[in-house]
Amino acid sequence: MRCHVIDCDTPIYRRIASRLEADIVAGRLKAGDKLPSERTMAAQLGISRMTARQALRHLTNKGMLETRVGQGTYVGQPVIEQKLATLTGFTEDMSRRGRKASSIVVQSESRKADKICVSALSLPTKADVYRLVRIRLVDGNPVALETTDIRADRAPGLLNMADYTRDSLYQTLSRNYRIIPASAEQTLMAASADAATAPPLKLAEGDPVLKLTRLTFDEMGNPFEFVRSVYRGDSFVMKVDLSIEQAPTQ
Amino acid sequence: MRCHVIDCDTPIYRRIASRLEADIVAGRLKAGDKLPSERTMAAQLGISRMTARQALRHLTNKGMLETRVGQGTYVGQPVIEQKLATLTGFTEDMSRRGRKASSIVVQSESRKADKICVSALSLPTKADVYRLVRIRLVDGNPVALETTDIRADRAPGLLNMADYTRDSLYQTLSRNYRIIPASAEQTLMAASADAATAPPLKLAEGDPVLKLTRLTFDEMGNPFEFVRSVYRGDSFVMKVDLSIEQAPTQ
DNA sequence: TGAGCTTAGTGGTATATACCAATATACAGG
DNA sequence: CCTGTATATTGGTATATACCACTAAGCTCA
Repeated sequence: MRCHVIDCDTPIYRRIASRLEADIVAGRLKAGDKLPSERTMAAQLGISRMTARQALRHLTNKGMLETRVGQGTYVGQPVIEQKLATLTGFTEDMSRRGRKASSIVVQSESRKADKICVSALSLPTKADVYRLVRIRLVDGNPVALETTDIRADRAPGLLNMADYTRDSLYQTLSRNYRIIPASAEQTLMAASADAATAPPLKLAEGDPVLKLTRLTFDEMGNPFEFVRSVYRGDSFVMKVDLSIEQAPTQ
Repeated sequence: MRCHVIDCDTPIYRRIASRLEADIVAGRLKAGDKLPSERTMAAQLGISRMTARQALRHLTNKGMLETRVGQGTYVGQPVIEQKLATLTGFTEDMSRRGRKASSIVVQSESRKADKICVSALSLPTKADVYRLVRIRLVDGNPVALETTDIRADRAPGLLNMADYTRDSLYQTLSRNYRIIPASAEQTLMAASADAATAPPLKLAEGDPVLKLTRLTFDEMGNPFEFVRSVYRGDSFVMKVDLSIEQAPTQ
């Protein structure tokens, strides 16, 4: 089986998986949508059923698809955003306890990357980044101060694409720039609120806070985002689930 | 293919995977050991190579095995312990920067479970737990105060099985009681050191600390351990990797 | 000795086929 | 109208086969 035009050496099942993944990311396939059955998919694409299965399994393992025997294969919920949201704890409290999350954009500008940002994002010195500083609110109460730096060359015009008071940054990156968060490294440490961070969080200097930095990578393993957050220590808990996926393999 | 004695309906590949998993857990196969090749394994067990592959893939996806093309399949490092260790940050600093981790056992006793512990572990009131309180040290400096409660009925005689100044609790649980940590729920929050926790950590009252609670589950999904830890906020960072496994599927 | 080559073995990909259990649907009979 | 009961469809499991790229090890030849 040879393809004469493009993509001669990447496996068939990966090409199919990538195509499906792109469809899901772009919104052409939405969560809950039903996919054609393995047999029809194989027939339509002129491949073996096992190969179709393998493409589907690839995405099933990533949590992007769900299978139900006797019924079919369905599109699942986005996972990394889930994980980030869960770990960040921001949207979790909101949805679980019926609270309402919102943001105040404090700063939104293009600027030269600072030293920490340069080393984190592997940028040349004096490279441009977009900086977004937001106060995160739950039911109108500030819970975090979040500074996000994003490579400017990867997402030109990003800051004017959406209203980040309401809209999701990841959704904009995914839809408009095809940048999909695939993994992240996150560090946490306890600290005390300093003079700069205490006022927006309505804290006194010295009150306990949780400092968080996150480096987010795209599917190619390239870092595109560096986030520094300061969370109020009181009334705020982060939850992490650690598990080995016990999902059936094939 | 029918088996007339036992286990007639669980799939072949699962049986093989379970057997291998048991071998790894029991220590009959150690990290780094090389497994027989897929073709050899298939011939020995009288099954198809694809079925052998599937068993191996099942464990590969769980991170228990690693494959290297042209070489073979090898036993990997235990993963949950990895994840716990990484998230806890305790052994990570040690190994990465060549530091030396140790513990001081402050308390080691059988006692009635307290209220929080009862609800976390789903125990009847007045049930017995083993409590282990340890000060975690890195290079002789205290970094955390850790209180571990373990269901007494699951691990009778646990406290006398090993010297927890040096030995791993999970290793003892795994080897002697066949309790394997399979997943965990962990919560984090920033706080200030109180009068009880400040002295052992060589902190002043009010200094920033990171409070952590962990509920650990075995393979059956039953909680067996409840941990409450207090980490020094300074000079201590937790690192979390969030990723969708991009590993090749088959 | 050392650089280059062959060769055998390994996991990775792909096909074709077969049967199973679970589910959905349509259709029959009360 | 409901309720079984066939029947078709779906994903799950298992086999056999074939070829590929990669790796290690042994060999040859300078």
